[in-house]
Amino acid sequence: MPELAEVEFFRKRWDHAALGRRITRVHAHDGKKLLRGVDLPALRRALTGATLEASEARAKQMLFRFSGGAQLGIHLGMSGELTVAPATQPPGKHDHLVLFTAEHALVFTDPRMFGRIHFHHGDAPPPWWTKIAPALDSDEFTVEAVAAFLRRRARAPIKAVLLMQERFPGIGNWMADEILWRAALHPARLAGSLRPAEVQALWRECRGVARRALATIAGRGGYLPPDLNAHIPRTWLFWHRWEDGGLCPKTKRPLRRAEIGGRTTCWSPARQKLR
DNA sequence: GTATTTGTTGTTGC
DNA sequence: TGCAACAACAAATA
Repeated sequence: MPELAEVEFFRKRWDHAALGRRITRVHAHDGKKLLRGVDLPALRRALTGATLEASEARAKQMLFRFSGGAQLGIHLGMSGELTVAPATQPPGKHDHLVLFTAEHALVFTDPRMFGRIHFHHGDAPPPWWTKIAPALDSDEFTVEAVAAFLRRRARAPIKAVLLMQERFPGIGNWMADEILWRAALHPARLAGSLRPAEVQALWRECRGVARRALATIAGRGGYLPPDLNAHIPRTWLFWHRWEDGGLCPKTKRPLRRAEIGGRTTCWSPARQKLR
């Protein structure tokens, strides 16, 4: 499920429950998959008794920093979520990592196990964190950088290119469809075929969708929406892309679905032309 | 039983 | 070489 804004939502959920709180116990049931490459005994030693001091989300990843220099990285994969439960609640079948405070259980749950946990002990931020591409709302995410990337990926459909994290960090399947729909670009257009004005529109909508998604899904300041989708407007493609017989919120004409770039894609043929 | 899934990575082949 | 396409990973749901 989680893309840019959902990841920020989950980060805030743990943060609100546990910032400044001490970890009393760590539960991890190692499937070797999510924790591959992690020194589990070292993770337990470092986190038990440590205090959550800060957290940050970048693209689809989160970093939680603890006193003593422990740094916990989480990628939610396709089906991962972070939840907060009473400390008395026993871990469920798919709860791969649970951090307990005095009141709460901070749960990383992931049925499909495409997620990933990273652990690093030390002052410097680890490579798996620093190598994440510049954020969509940063000064480094320029229209020139996007244009150059599209030239390099000229023969791939633009839908597939938007999913490449090395240039579009945090964009996933629904955000990509939302961006292309707003920019009025057909998802099967080859990246190299976009005219400068179309590249400009794409770049602008990348920033616009990222900004609006963060504000509506992850809330502002101390406010966290009750559910991920609680405040997403009905005017977004988001709500209609899975509906059979769904209509484009802008043109009121039927939407279409097909596999493009290896992923199910929804677009509005009346608005997004192949040409 | 079949097909689907908001992600990433390794392999294959052009 | 660089890049594009695709299978694989695993489990729930329709």
